[in-house]
Amino acid sequence: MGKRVTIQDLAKELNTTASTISRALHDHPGISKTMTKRVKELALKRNYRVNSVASSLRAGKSKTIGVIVPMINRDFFANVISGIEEIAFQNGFNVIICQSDNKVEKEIQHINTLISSGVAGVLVSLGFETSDYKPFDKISQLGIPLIFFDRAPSHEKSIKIVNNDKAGAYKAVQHLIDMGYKRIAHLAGPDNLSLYKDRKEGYIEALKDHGLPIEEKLIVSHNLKREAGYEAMKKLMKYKNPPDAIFSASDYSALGALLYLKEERIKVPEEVGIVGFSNEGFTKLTGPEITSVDQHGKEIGKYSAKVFFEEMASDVFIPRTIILDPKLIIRGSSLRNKKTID
Amino acid sequence: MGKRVTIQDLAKELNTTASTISRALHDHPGISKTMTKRVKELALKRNYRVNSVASSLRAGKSKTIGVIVPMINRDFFANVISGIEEIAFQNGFNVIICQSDNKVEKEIQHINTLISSGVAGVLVSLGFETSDYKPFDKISQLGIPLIFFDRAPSHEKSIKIVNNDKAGAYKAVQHLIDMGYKRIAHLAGPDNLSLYKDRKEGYIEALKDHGLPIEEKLIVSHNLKREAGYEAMKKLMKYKNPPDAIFSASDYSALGALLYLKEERIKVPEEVGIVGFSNEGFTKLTGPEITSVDQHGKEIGKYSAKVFFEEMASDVFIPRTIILDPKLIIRGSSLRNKKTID
DNA sequence: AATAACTCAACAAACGTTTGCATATATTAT
DNA sequence: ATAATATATGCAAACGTTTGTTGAGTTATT
Repeated sequence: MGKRVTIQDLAKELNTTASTISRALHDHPGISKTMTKRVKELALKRNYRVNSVASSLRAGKSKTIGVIVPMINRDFFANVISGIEEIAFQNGFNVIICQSDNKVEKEIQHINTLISSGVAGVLVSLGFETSDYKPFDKISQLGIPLIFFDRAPSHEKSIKIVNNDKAGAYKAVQHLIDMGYKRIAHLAGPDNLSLYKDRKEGYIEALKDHGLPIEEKLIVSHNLKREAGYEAMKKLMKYKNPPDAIFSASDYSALGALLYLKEERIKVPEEVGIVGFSNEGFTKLTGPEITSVDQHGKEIGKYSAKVFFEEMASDVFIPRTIILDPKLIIRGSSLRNKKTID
Repeated sequence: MGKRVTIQDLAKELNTTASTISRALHDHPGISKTMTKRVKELALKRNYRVNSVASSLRAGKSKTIGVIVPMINRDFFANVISGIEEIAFQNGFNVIICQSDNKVEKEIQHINTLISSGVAGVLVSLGFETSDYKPFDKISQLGIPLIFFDRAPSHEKSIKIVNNDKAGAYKAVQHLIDMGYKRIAHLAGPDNLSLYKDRKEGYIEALKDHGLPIEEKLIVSHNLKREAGYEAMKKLMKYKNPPDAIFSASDYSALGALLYLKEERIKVPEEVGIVGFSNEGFTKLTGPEITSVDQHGKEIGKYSAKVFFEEMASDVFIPRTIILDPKLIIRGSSLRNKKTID
C-alpha cells in the first residue's frame, strides 16, 4: 500500500524544492529547459499525480462541475450528461452528478454538498415541483456560475439553455392537423415550469392558426408519467365527443395513452393519432412507433458546458437564454392517410 | 458576490479560535455546551458550509466515491448508480460518475482523474474491451478501496458484486425448454468478461441437463448491439436447420433479433421464442414484450456501496465475490403453448 | 492550604499545492 | 573591471480544516 507521491518527494529526489517542481510541471518560463525535463521525467517515472484537492484548496476552487438533474435514467438526461462530460473532460474538468428525484429537499441538499465540495460551476435542470428558486441563489452569490438547462426558472434573471418548446409543440400539432386530425387533445405538464407552459402555448397557437377551437376539457394536466397518460386517455375517451388525436408533453404518458388505446382496440393512428415529446429511446420500439419531438440532449449538454466555461472566463454576469430548435420525428403513431371532410 | 464564510470568520466573531469552532461543530466533548450552542447558532445564522476541499486535504481523503461505468444511458447502469447514490448520500458521501464508453483509454483517464481528486473509493464496471486490469492496480496500491460490479475481472484477487449470470442464463434456457423449444441458439458476448462467459456456460449446462445437443454453429458471438442481433438472427435463419429459439446475452440484440423476425413475418413466440438479458425498460414495450433476466441494478448498486463502506472501515483486504441471483421475467416473446413431440 | 484532577479553550502544525518575492549566479553592457 | 540586466532557483506564506499538545482556570481531594 504505497504512499502517494507528492511534489515534495520529487523535490527531495532532485535536491530542489517543491516550488521548482510545481513550476516545471506547469512549464513556467522561469525554469530551465534541462530542469523541466528532469522533473517531468522523474514525475513520469514515479507515477506522480497532482493532488487536486490540495490544488483546489490553494486555488479556491476545484476543476469540477456539479450537475443536478431529476433523474439519470431518462434518455434525454443521460444524453445531456454525456454532452456535458464531453466538453468538461476536454477542459480537464470532471463532473459530479446528482439526482434530485424531482424532490425540492434533495435539490437543496445537493446544492449544499456541491457548494461544500467547491465545484467551479453548477448546471441544473429543475425538478418539476420546484417553484422557489431562492436556494439556487446561494450558488450565484458565491460567484459560482449557475446555468439552467431544459427545465429552467421562468424569470429572466438567469442563464438558460432550453429547447424552443413552443416551436416543438407547434410543429407536433401542425403535423397532426396536416394528417387530418380535428379534435386534438393535450396532455399538459405543470404550468410552473416554463417548458410545459410553452408546449401548451405551442399547442394552442397551432390550433388557433388553423382555425380549430380550443376546448378546455381537451387539455388535461398530469404528472407526465405513463400511468397518468393511461388514465388521462381513459377519461378523454369517455367523453361524448372524444378527441381523435393526442399531443402529449411527455413520451411516457404518450405511451400510457397508446397502451390504453391498444387495450381498448382503438386503432392508432387510424382512429386516434399520438405525438409525444422527448424522443425517448423506447418510442421507436413500440407498435406503432411513437411520433415525438426530439430535443437533442447531447447538444444541450454540450452547450450548457460551453456556456459554463464562457461564464467562468468572463467576470460580468449577463442573463441570457439560448434556445435550440427541436425536431419532429414522425413515426407510425401519427402517420395516417389524410382524411379530408371538406 | 459574497465571500464564503469560514470557521475563521466565525471564530473572530465569537472571539475564539478556529479549533474551537471546528470542535464545537463536531460535538467534541472537550467543548462546553454553551460554547457549542453559540457556535452552532452562529454557523446557522451565517450560513456556514464546511469547505470539504480543505477538510479532504487535511484528512488525506475526500468524501467522494468514484464510479466508472461503460455508459449511463442503460437502465441497468442508471439503476446501479441510483443505488450507489442512495447509500452514499446516507453516509454523507457524494458520487462522481465517469463514462468509459467501453474504451480502455477512457477508463485509464478516469482512473487518473479519480485518483487526483482524492476519491475515497472507486466502483467499477468494466468496459467489454478491457482485459488488462493493471491500470486499476494503481487504485488499490494507494489503499483506495476498489470494488467491481457486474462486469468484473475474471481473476480472484478483487472484490466483486456480480449477478449469478450462469444461474440467470440457466433459468432462461430452462424456461425455453419448458416452453417446448428444441433448437435454442445463443447470442453470446465476448468471452474475456466473465459474465458473458457465465451466461454461455449456463446456456450450455441447461441444454446438457435436458439432453439437448450443443451445436457450435448455434452460438454466435457478437457485440451485444441491436444491429448485431439483427444480423446474427438473419444469419441463423439462413441455416438449413434454423433455431426455434434465441437466448441472447443482451436485450438490445434480442430486440434486433425480434425486429428481423418481424420483418420476415416469422411469428414470435409461435415459431421462434426469444429471451434477452438485463430487463431493459423497453423490453416491456415491444410487441410482443421480451422475456428477460432481471439483474436488479439498484440492489447491485446498494450492495456495491455498502461493501465499499465496509472495506473503508476494515484494514485488511479480503478478496471476495458477492453473487446475487437474477430473476427471469417471463413475457410474450417466449410464452407459447408447449408443443410436445413425444 | 497545598496539591491533584478536571474542564475548557488556545496554540501550532500539518495536509500538498501554488506563487509573489527575494536571492544567487550567469550574462551582457559600459 | 564594475555595474546593470537576465536567468534560474529558493523561501515562505497562503488556502481552510482538523487535532495533538499545552496551559489557564476551576473544582475536588487530602
